[in-house]
Amino acid sequence: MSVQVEHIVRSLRDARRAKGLSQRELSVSAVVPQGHISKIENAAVDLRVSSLVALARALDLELMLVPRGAVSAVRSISAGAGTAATHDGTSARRVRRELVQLQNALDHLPASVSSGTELVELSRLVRDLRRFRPAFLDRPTIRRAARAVDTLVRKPVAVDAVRRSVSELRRLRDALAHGRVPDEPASVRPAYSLDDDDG
Amino acid sequence: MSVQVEHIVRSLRDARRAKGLSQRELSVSAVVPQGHISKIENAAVDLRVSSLVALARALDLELMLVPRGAVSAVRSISAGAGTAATHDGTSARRVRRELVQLQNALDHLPASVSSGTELVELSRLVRDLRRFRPAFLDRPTIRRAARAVDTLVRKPVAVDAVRRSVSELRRLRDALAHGRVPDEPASVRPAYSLDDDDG
DNA sequence: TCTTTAGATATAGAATCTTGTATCTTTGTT
DNA sequence: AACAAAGATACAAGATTCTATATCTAAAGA
Repeated sequence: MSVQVEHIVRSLRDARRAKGLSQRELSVSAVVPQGHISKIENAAVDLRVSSLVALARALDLELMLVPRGAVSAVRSISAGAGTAATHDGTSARRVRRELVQLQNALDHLPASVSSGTELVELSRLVRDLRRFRPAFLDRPTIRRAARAVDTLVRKPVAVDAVRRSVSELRRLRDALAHGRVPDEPASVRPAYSLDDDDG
Repeated sequence: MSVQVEHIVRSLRDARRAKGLSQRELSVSAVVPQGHISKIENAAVDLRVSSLVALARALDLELMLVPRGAVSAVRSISAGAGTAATHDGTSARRVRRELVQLQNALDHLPASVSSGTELVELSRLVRDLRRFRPAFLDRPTIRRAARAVDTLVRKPVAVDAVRRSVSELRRLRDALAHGRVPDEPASVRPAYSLDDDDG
């Protein structure tokens, strides 16, 4: 496999990890089987452009041809854009606000909700995440968590979504804490909402 | 075929044309059969990434994944790089000088060379081309023409190369006159020199 | 320790690309 | 009109992807 192909494939995998997506999750939003994603990430196949584009799309990336003379410039732009471009100023503020609201909700849970370990963990995660620049945070993930909690308040049995969000947030936090600042942070936008709730 | 794929393929074809390469010429430097290039350019196939990379390389392009938020920035950079980045200031000056030298050579041909129609045409093309910014001109093309003339002076039978250069220059001029300023101009660097001469 | 999750592998089959070789159609030039 | 070059098509054969479906290992969590 040519060096260039490997490079492309590597940034694909990095982008996926930066978003805290598992191969299986990506496989549903990109409509590409998990097994195949694995092979692709291990450079075991010379994938077709349509597959590459499908994966890229699902990761909010675009495949482009750039003149050799411009690649370094593009690289630096991309690096910057990775953190700031996807979230502009207002959007970053919004994310932070949502995070604060989530923490408030957690701090003022009605007595009807048994404060299970999930919620404790969740609180800690939210606290942890607030230490990162909002630009790094994935909004949909935050929102999902907020909704999960909201749903839990109304329907105390709905603990599944909360649990899911916990692990989701944990992955996000770990990715960030791991120093592994996303090559392309931005928002995850799964083609199908998972199952906790909807728009 | 997805829109993105079509876009990629289109810029591939534009890049090829901007360099005045025929599918057959590209096919030798990229090591991809002409028939296949045709199918690719017509979006008749979902080519493999390795093929795409091979073609891109031969055209001095690099395949990159860029964050959605950065694509417009990248686009403008690429556009600029397309025209100016490949030729820096000095290189542009050199190109212009070569063009002038070529014109001089044409104006002072020894009597031994019968002033065939090719040479007349060539003179006119050179004159035409000098009206464009050097940054737009493809250096190797100019050099090939200059060498062809040089060879002709020494060996009056070598008119083939001149003829080839005439059509090459004509294509370049037409491309520029057509308003079709190359998306990625830059230098052609065929893997194998064609046949007129060598370094 | 039991369970879950992520990721690597395996297999069989259908779908498609890629190549080599040629031909055909345009288009432009003489 | 004849000729040459560029690009579109054709066809058969061989190679590989891609999918569907499972299984397996390792790692993380309960």
